[in-house]
Amino acid sequence: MVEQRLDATFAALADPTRRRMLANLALGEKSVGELAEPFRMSFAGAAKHVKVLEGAGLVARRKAGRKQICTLNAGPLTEAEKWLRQWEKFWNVRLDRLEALIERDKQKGEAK
Amino acid sequence: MVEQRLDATFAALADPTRRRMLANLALGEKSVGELAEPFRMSFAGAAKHVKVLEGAGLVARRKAGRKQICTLNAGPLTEAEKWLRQWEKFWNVRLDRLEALIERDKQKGEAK
DNA sequence: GTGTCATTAAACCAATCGGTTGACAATTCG
DNA sequence: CGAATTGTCAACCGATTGGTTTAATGACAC
Repeated sequence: MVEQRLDATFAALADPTRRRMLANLALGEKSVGELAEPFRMSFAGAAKHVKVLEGAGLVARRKAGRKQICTLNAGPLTEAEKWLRQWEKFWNVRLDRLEALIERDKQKGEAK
Repeated sequence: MVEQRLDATFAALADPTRRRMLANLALGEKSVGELAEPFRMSFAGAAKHVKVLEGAGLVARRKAGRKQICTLNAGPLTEAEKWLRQWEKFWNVRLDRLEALIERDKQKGEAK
Protein backbone atom coordinates (compact mmCIF):
# COMPACT_ATOMS: atom_id res chain seq x y z
CA MET A 1 0.00 0.00 0.00
CA VAL A 2 2.57 2.47 1.16
CA GLU A 3 4.91 0.53 -1.11
CA GLN A 4 2.91 1.30 -4.22
CA ARG A 5 2.70 4.94 -3.27
CA LEU A 6 6.47 4.98 -2.94
CA ASP A 7 6.68 3.52 -6.44
CA ALA A 8 4.57 6.32 -7.84
CA THR A 9 6.28 9.03 -5.83
CA PHE A 10 9.81 8.04 -6.77
CA ALA A 11 8.80 7.50 -10.39
CA ALA A 12 7.28 10.97 -10.47
CA LEU A 13 10.46 12.41 -8.99
CA ALA A 14 12.64 10.61 -11.52
CA ASP A 15 11.92 13.17 -14.22
CA PRO A 16 13.62 16.58 -14.14
CA THR A 17 10.64 18.29 -15.74
CA ARG A 18 8.38 17.08 -12.97
CA ARG A 19 10.88 17.96 -10.27
CA ARG A 20 11.01 21.51 -11.61
CA MET A 21 7.25 21.65 -11.63
CA LEU A 22 7.13 20.56 -8.02
CA ALA A 23 9.75 23.11 -7.06
CA ASN A 24 7.64 25.69 -8.82
CA LEU A 25 4.55 24.60 -6.99
CA ALA A 26 6.36 24.80 -3.69
CA LEU A 27 6.43 28.55 -4.24
CA GLY A 28 2.67 28.77 -4.59
CA GLU A 29 -0.33 27.62 -6.56
CA LYS A 30 -0.08 27.59 -10.34
CA SER A 31 -2.41 26.93 -13.22
CA VAL A 32 -1.54 24.14 -15.63
CA GLY A 33 -0.56 26.78 -18.16
CA GLU A 34 1.78 28.47 -15.73
CA LEU A 35 3.34 25.13 -14.87
CA ALA A 36 3.83 24.31 -18.55
CA GLU A 37 5.19 27.68 -19.60
CA PRO A 38 8.88 27.28 -18.59
CA PHE A 39 9.39 24.23 -20.79
CA ARG A 40 10.21 24.04 -24.48
CA MET A 41 7.65 21.35 -25.00
CA SER A 42 4.16 21.15 -26.37
CA PHE A 43 1.50 22.24 -23.94
CA ALA A 44 -0.14 18.83 -24.06
CA GLY A 45 3.17 17.24 -23.27
CA ALA A 46 3.64 19.34 -20.16
CA ALA A 47 0.03 18.77 -19.15
CA LYS A 48 0.76 15.05 -19.22
CA HIS A 49 3.50 15.58 -16.68
CA VAL A 50 1.08 17.42 -14.46
CA LYS A 51 -1.24 14.48 -14.76
CA VAL A 52 1.50 12.11 -13.66
CA LEU A 53 2.12 14.27 -10.62
CA GLU A 54 -1.58 14.25 -9.88
CA GLY A 55 -1.69 10.49 -10.31
CA ALA A 56 1.08 10.15 -7.75
CA GLY A 57 -0.98 12.24 -5.35
CA LEU A 58 1.59 15.02 -5.37
CA VAL A 59 -0.67 17.73 -6.72
CA ALA A 60 -4.35 18.42 -6.33
CA ARG A 61 -6.35 20.53 -8.72
CA ARG A 62 -9.42 22.61 -8.42
CA LYS A 63 -11.05 24.38 -11.30
CA ALA A 64 -11.49 28.10 -11.21
CA GLY A 65 -13.39 29.27 -14.25
CA ARG A 66 -11.61 27.97 -17.30
CA LYS A 67 -8.36 27.52 -15.44
CA GLN A 68 -7.25 24.56 -13.39
CA ILE A 69 -5.31 25.54 -10.33
CA CYS A 70 -2.77 23.07 -9.00
CA THR A 71 -1.61 22.94 -5.43
CA LEU A 72 1.16 20.87 -3.98
CA ASN A 73 0.37 17.97 -1.72
CA ALA A 74 3.53 17.23 0.21
CA GLY A 75 2.28 14.10 1.95
CA PRO A 76 3.80 11.50 -0.37
CA LEU A 77 7.02 13.48 -0.51
CA THR A 78 7.50 13.40 3.22
CA GLU A 79 6.69 9.71 3.08
CA ALA A 80 9.45 9.19 0.54
CA GLU A 81 11.82 11.24 2.64
CA LYS A 82 10.98 9.13 5.65
CA TRP A 83 11.85 5.98 3.73
CA LEU A 84 15.21 7.43 2.81
CA ARG A 85 15.92 8.70 6.30
CA GLN A 86 14.97 5.41 7.91
CA TRP A 87 17.59 3.55 5.90
CA GLU A 88 20.10 6.32 6.12
CA LYS A 89 20.33 5.48 9.78
CA PHE A 90 21.62 2.02 8.87
CA TRP A 91 24.03 3.31 6.25
CA ASN A 92 25.55 5.72 8.70
CA VAL A 93 25.98 3.04 11.30
CA ARG A 94 27.72 0.94 8.73
CA LEU A 95 29.88 3.84 7.63
CA ASP A 96 30.80 4.59 11.22
CA ARG A 97 31.76 0.98 11.77
CA LEU A 98 33.83 1.05 8.60
CA GLU A 99 35.62 4.19 9.70
CA ALA A 100 36.28 2.64 13.06
CA LEU A 101 37.80 -0.38 11.35
CA ILE A 102 40.00 1.75 9.16
CA GLU A 103 41.11 3.74 12.16
CA ARG A 104 41.90 0.59 14.07
CA ASP A 105 43.92 -0.86 11.19
CA LYS A 106 45.81 2.37 10.80
CA GLN A 107 46.84 2.26 14.44
CA LYS A 108 47.79 -1.37 14.13
CA GLY A 109 50.01 -0.40 11.24
CA GLU A 110 51.67 2.31 13.26
CA ALA A 111 52.20 0.00 16.19
CA LYS A 112 53.92 -2.46 13.93
CA MET B 1 25.11 16.95 -13.41
CA VAL B 2 23.62 16.54 -9.99
CA GLU B 3 20.29 16.69 -11.82
CA GLN B 4 21.05 13.65 -13.93
CA ARG B 5 22.21 11.74 -10.90
CA LEU B 6 18.92 12.57 -9.22
CA ASP B 7 17.14 11.18 -12.28
CA ALA B 8 19.00 7.91 -11.97
CA THR B 9 18.66 7.71 -8.21
CA PHE B 10 14.92 8.33 -8.11
CA ALA B 11 14.36 6.02 -11.07
CA ALA B 12 16.29 3.29 -9.27
CA LEU B 13 14.21 3.86 -6.15
CA ALA B 14 10.96 3.70 -8.10
CA ASP B 15 11.01 -0.09 -8.22
CA PRO B 16 10.08 -2.12 -5.14
CA THR B 17 12.48 -4.94 -6.06
CA ARG B 18 15.36 -2.51 -6.10
CA ARG B 19 14.28 -0.83 -2.89
CA ARG B 20 14.24 -4.20 -1.17
CA MET B 21 17.68 -4.96 -2.53
CA LEU B 22 18.99 -1.69 -1.15
CA ALA B 23 17.39 -2.36 2.23
CA ASN B 24 19.07 -5.73 2.16
CA LEU B 25 22.40 -4.21 1.30
CA ALA B 26 22.06 -1.74 4.14
CA LEU B 27 22.44 -4.73 6.44
CA GLY B 28 25.75 -5.73 4.94
CA GLU B 29 27.51 -6.83 1.79
CA LYS B 30 25.82 -9.39 -0.41
CA SER B 31 26.72 -11.34 -3.50
CA VAL B 32 24.55 -10.94 -6.57
CA GLY B 33 23.11 -14.37 -5.88
CA GLU B 34 22.21 -13.46 -2.32
CA LEU B 35 20.58 -10.28 -3.55
CA ALA B 36 18.59 -12.20 -6.15
CA GLU B 37 17.52 -15.06 -3.92
CA PRO B 38 14.51 -13.48 -2.14
CA PHE B 39 12.69 -12.81 -5.42
CA ARG B 40 10.55 -15.14 -7.45
CA MET B 41 12.19 -14.05 -10.62
CA SER B 42 14.82 -15.42 -12.95
CA PHE B 43 18.36 -14.91 -11.79
CA ALA B 44 19.18 -12.86 -14.87
CA GLY B 45 16.18 -10.65 -14.17
CA ALA B 46 17.33 -9.89 -10.67
CA ALA B 47 20.90 -9.39 -11.88
CA LYS B 48 19.55 -6.72 -14.22
CA HIS B 49 18.14 -4.86 -11.25
CA VAL B 50 21.52 -5.02 -9.55
CA LYS B 51 23.00 -3.55 -12.68
CA VAL B 52 20.53 -0.68 -12.62
CA LEU B 53 21.49 0.03 -9.03
CA GLU B 54 25.12 -0.05 -10.02
CA GLY B 55 24.44 2.26 -12.95
CA ALA B 56 22.84 4.73 -10.58
CA GLY B 57 25.97 4.62 -8.46
CA LEU B 58 24.11 3.09 -5.53
CA VAL B 59 26.11 -0.11 -5.33
CA ALA B 60 29.72 -0.94 -6.04
CA ARG B 61 30.98 -4.43 -6.76
CA ARG B 62 34.23 -6.17 -6.33
CA LYS B 63 34.88 -9.68 -7.45
CA ALA B 64 35.96 -12.28 -4.97
CA GLY B 65 36.66 -15.54 -6.73
CA ARG B 66 33.65 -16.45 -8.80
CA LYS B 67 31.35 -14.29 -6.70
CA GLN B 68 30.63 -10.62 -7.13
CA ILE B 69 30.25 -8.84 -3.85
CA CYS B 70 28.03 -5.78 -3.79
CA THR B 71 28.32 -2.99 -1.27
CA LEU B 72 25.99 -0.09 -0.78
CA ASN B 73 27.10 3.39 -1.74
CA ALA B 74 24.83 5.76 0.11
CA GLY B 75 26.10 8.96 -1.50
CA PRO B 76 23.39 9.39 -4.14
CA LEU B 77 20.76 8.45 -1.59
CA THR B 78 21.73 11.21 0.78
CA GLU B 79 21.81 13.53 -2.20
CA ALA B 80 18.23 12.59 -3.03
CA GLU B 81 17.23 13.02 0.57
CA LYS B 82 18.79 16.46 0.59
CA TRP B 83 16.74 17.43 -2.42
CA LEU B 84 13.58 16.34 -0.68
CA ARG B 85 14.48 18.03 2.58
CA GLN B 86 15.41 21.27 0.88
CA TRP B 87 11.96 21.61 -0.62
CA GLU B 88 10.23 20.28 2.41
CA LYS B 89 11.29 23.46 4.11
CA PHE B 90 9.21 25.44 1.63
CA TRP B 91 6.21 23.15 1.89
CA ASN B 92 6.18 23.45 5.63
CA VAL B 93 6.41 27.21 5.47
CA ARG B 94 3.48 27.21 3.11
CA LEU B 95 1.55 24.87 5.34
CA ASP B 96 2.28 27.02 8.35
CA ARG B 97 1.11 30.11 6.52
CA LEU B 98 -2.02 28.30 5.45
CA GLU B 99 -2.75 27.25 9.00
CA ALA B 100 -2.20 30.79 10.17
CA LEU B 101 -4.69 32.01 7.57
CA ILE B 102 -7.26 29.47 8.60
CA GLU B 103 -6.75 30.39 12.24
CA ARG B 104 -7.14 34.07 11.43
CA ASP B 105 -10.33 33.49 9.45
CA LYS B 106 -11.73 31.38 12.23
CA GLN B 107 -11.19 34.17 14.73
CA LYS B 108 -12.69 36.68 12.32
CA GLY B 109 -15.73 34.49 12.11
CA GLU B 110 -16.00 34.32 15.89
CA ALA B 111 -15.60 38.08 16.20
CA LYS B 112 -18.43 38.58 13.79
C1' DG C 1 -24.55 34.18 -31.12
C1' DT C 2 -18.79 34.11 -32.70
C1' DG C 3 -14.45 33.70 -31.36
C1' DT C 4 -10.64 32.72 -28.31
C1' DC C 5 -8.46 31.15 -24.17
C1' DA C 6 -7.24 27.10 -21.08
C1' DT C 7 -7.35 22.54 -20.99
C1' DT C 8 -8.31 17.59 -21.93
C1' DA C 9 -8.49 13.50 -24.88
C1' DA C 10 -7.12 10.50 -28.54
C1' DA C 11 -4.05 8.52 -31.70
C1' DC C 12 0.39 7.71 -32.79
C1' DC C 13 5.63 7.17 -32.45
C1' DA C 14 10.24 5.71 -30.91
C1' DA C 15 12.61 4.48 -26.82
C1' DT C 16 12.92 2.41 -22.47
C1' DC C 17 11.56 -1.04 -18.88
C1' DG C 18 10.82 -5.33 -16.52
C1' DG C 19 10.87 -9.66 -17.47
C1' DT C 20 11.99 -14.11 -19.90
C1' DT C 21 15.12 -17.67 -22.17
C1' DG C 22 19.37 -19.67 -23.84
C1' DA C 23 24.18 -19.44 -24.75
C1' DC C 24 28.54 -18.29 -22.97
C1' DA C 25 32.65 -17.21 -19.57
C1' DA C 26 35.17 -17.73 -15.42
C1' DT C 27 36.11 -19.91 -11.15
C1' DT C 28 36.18 -23.65 -7.86
C1' DC C 29 35.75 -28.56 -6.56
C1' DG C 30 36.60 -33.49 -7.03
C1' DC D 1 40.64 -33.27 -16.72
C1' DG D 2 35.16 -32.79 -16.14
C1' DA D 3 31.33 -30.91 -13.51
C1' DA D 4 29.10 -27.64 -10.83
C1' DT D 5 28.71 -22.75 -9.28
C1' DT D 6 28.25 -17.83 -10.16
C1' DG D 7 27.44 -14.67 -13.13
C1' DT D 8 27.25 -11.99 -17.77
C1' DC D 9 25.39 -11.09 -22.35
C1' DA D 10 22.23 -10.99 -26.24
C1' DA D 11 17.86 -11.54 -28.18
C1' DC D 12 13.28 -11.21 -27.64
C1' DC D 13 8.54 -9.89 -25.66
C1' DG D 14 4.71 -6.95 -24.06
C1' DA D 15 3.83 -2.84 -21.40
C1' DT D 16 4.97 1.71 -20.19
C1' DT D 17 7.10 6.33 -20.99
C1' DG D 18 7.90 10.83 -22.93
C1' DG D 19 6.90 13.14 -26.55
C1' DT D 20 4.19 14.75 -30.71
C1' DT D 21 -0.11 16.34 -33.40
C1' DT D 22 -4.86 17.06 -34.11
C1' DA D 23 -9.46 17.28 -32.55
C1' DA D 24 -12.78 18.25 -29.02
C1' DT D 25 -14.51 20.48 -24.58
C1' DG D 26 -15.85 24.30 -21.52
C1' DA D 27 -15.76 28.97 -19.87
C1' DC D 28 -15.12 33.80 -20.66
C1' DA D 29 -15.29 38.22 -23.68
C1' DC D 30 -17.39 40.78 -27.34
